[in-house]
Amino acid sequence: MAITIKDVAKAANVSIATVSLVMHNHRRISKETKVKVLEIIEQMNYRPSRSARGLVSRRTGNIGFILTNDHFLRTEPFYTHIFIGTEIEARENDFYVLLNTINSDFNERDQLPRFILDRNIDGVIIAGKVPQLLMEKLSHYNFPVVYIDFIPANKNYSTVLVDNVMGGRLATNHLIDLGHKNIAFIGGDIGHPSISDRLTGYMKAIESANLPISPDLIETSENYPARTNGYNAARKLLSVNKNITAIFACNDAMALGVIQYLKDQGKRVPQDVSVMGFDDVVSESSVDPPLCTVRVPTMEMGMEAMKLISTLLKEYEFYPKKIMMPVELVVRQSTQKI
Amino acid sequence: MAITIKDVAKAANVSIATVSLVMHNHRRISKETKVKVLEIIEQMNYRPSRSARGLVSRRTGNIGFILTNDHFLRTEPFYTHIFIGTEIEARENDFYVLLNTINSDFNERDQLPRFILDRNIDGVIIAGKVPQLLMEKLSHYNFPVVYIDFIPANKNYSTVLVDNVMGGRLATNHLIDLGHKNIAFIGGDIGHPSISDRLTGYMKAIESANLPISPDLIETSENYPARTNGYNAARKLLSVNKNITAIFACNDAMALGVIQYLKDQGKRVPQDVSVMGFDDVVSESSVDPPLCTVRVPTMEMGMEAMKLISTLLKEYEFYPKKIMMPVELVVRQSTQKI
DNA sequence: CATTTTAAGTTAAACGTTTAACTGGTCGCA
DNA sequence: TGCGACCAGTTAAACGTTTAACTTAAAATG
Repeated sequence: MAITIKDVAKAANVSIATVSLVMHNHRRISKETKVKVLEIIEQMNYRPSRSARGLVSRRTGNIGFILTNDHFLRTEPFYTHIFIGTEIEARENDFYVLLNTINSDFNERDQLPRFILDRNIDGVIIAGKVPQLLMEKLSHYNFPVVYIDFIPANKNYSTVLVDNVMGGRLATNHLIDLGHKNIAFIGGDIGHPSISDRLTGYMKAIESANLPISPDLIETSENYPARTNGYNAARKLLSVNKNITAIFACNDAMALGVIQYLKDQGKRVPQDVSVMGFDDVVSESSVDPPLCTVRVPTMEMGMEAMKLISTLLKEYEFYPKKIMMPVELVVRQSTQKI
Repeated sequence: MAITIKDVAKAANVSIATVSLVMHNHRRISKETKVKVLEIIEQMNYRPSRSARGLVSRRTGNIGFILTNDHFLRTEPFYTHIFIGTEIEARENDFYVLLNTINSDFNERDQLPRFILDRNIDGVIIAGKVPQLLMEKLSHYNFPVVYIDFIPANKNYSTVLVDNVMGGRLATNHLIDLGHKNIAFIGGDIGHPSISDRLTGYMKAIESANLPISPDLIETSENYPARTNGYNAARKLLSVNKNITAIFACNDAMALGVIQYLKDQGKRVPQDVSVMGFDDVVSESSVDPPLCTVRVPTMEMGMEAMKLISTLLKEYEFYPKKIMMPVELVVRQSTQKI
């Protein structure tokens, strides 16, 4: 049915080895033969069989992508974008991406992703926080692993991270530049490195501007950075401190809750209070006013991770790399000059 | 490195053919040998090589999943859920799913998904509307195809569909049961079969209840069912007809816009106006009040599609099947008795 | 008892590549 | 002229399965 290397060899009047060497563009093949063979390959629309290749080269050409259920099924397309990023970059490198979600409470009885057990991949990309147990079990298989948006306890891995500290600074500085003096920070799950880094960025910016860092400007008692928790955090904060003119929420979801609370209190955004989010995952038209936020280059993160694992598989030596992805201020109508 | 069939055969003191036959649980193998071999397989943690299998059986064990970019990157996790559904069912059937997004304006210059060109799949699942051209190009490759939530012009394919007419009825009947008499329908992109079916369901329910079908209760001029369009549609409708006490929006996004408009007009939901959505894609906590809607079994649709293609690949004969997925009313606080 | 059937395996070819080892020709050089 | 070096390919083994065809022994049959 499908054209094989034999068909090409016959048509080009060379051995199959020559065709193979041409495909890998080996230097032992003369320019003329190479051109001739390539032409015929093109003409016959030949594509090598992955199975046959895999069998002899002991490479599957697949990369596994692991994610927890709730990360993938989140309403915001954060991890979806990351995943698409890996897929797009995979095309460049002739890999396929196999997705497997796992339970967030991965335990002893849970199986590792099928592609691990089957050894149907050459490497693994893990996005977001995953249970320690998964990493341990996985480590027995000796696959190269790249993490995205998560720092595993064992530092000996490559990782693609977000420059959250810088993001926190950018957001806060934006509010400072608009003339705000009483700028609050709202965070949930402050134990999570990403969130605490954003707070760090906030503090650095506040300090640099010689503004006071006050505990009644910082509300981090919520355990999860979701919309309703943003609502509650805003309530706690504003019932204590009446002077706040700007709120920097640690992510967009919380920012939506904050806006909701302000509206319910009859305050206008941004006329009375400016609000900033983080992540840029809410579609522009779905909030009123459109949310000012910090863009995280999700798609690009996926691409970087795929590049990392790709070189990792092609080169011999390897030392873990950390890639810090820059973030970007996205100015929209939820903030304004005071 | 990895255990091969040879290792198992040696350990079990049988030929590799026997091991293979055991794995396919062929009847020519005696119970005792089967048990013995299975034990050793288990013990040695043997997993057959996909490459080797694929090479001889001419089956890759992969299923391609095609989706347009904007469908996948949507803020609502509609298609994401469908995708996950296929993945979950794929595990049962020992398939892997390869995702490939294509541009919504797929044109002559665009390549087919890589897994098609590579022939690295055994079948294809296509979710949501895709360009005609893609289907034409794809048809040259003779892969079995199953569609989800989309009816291709050439009816000769299996499809997994949503019972939108029933959904429209359920939603409307719910409002009728609550005592509403002036029930409006808001839709966008009414040319889309899913949307017009929902309208049909609405009309049937209204008729059955002996209520009048009035053009000033039906607003379908928006070209896309998004939030802002829901907002605008609500404005058009309510500025003409002041008697409306309930609005059934053709999807959740438009329903959110409707609620927004009502709030902006100082009306309370549901006290003054009841609002219904469709799809159940907004997280419960992210709107106030939580949206009453019709649940579409997205994950299950993905699973059904994978089952379809799976039997399609395992059985000989084949005639196209349509699977109509039932929907379900989800009562939440955005509707109330009048 | 001789022959056929059945049961329970085994043998070996084939799938489509990759790649180390080999070959045969040409060239340069003493 | 003889010999090594190099160039441009070819040969053949190997990768790990599946499966049609074959084998052998025991059971059934007349």
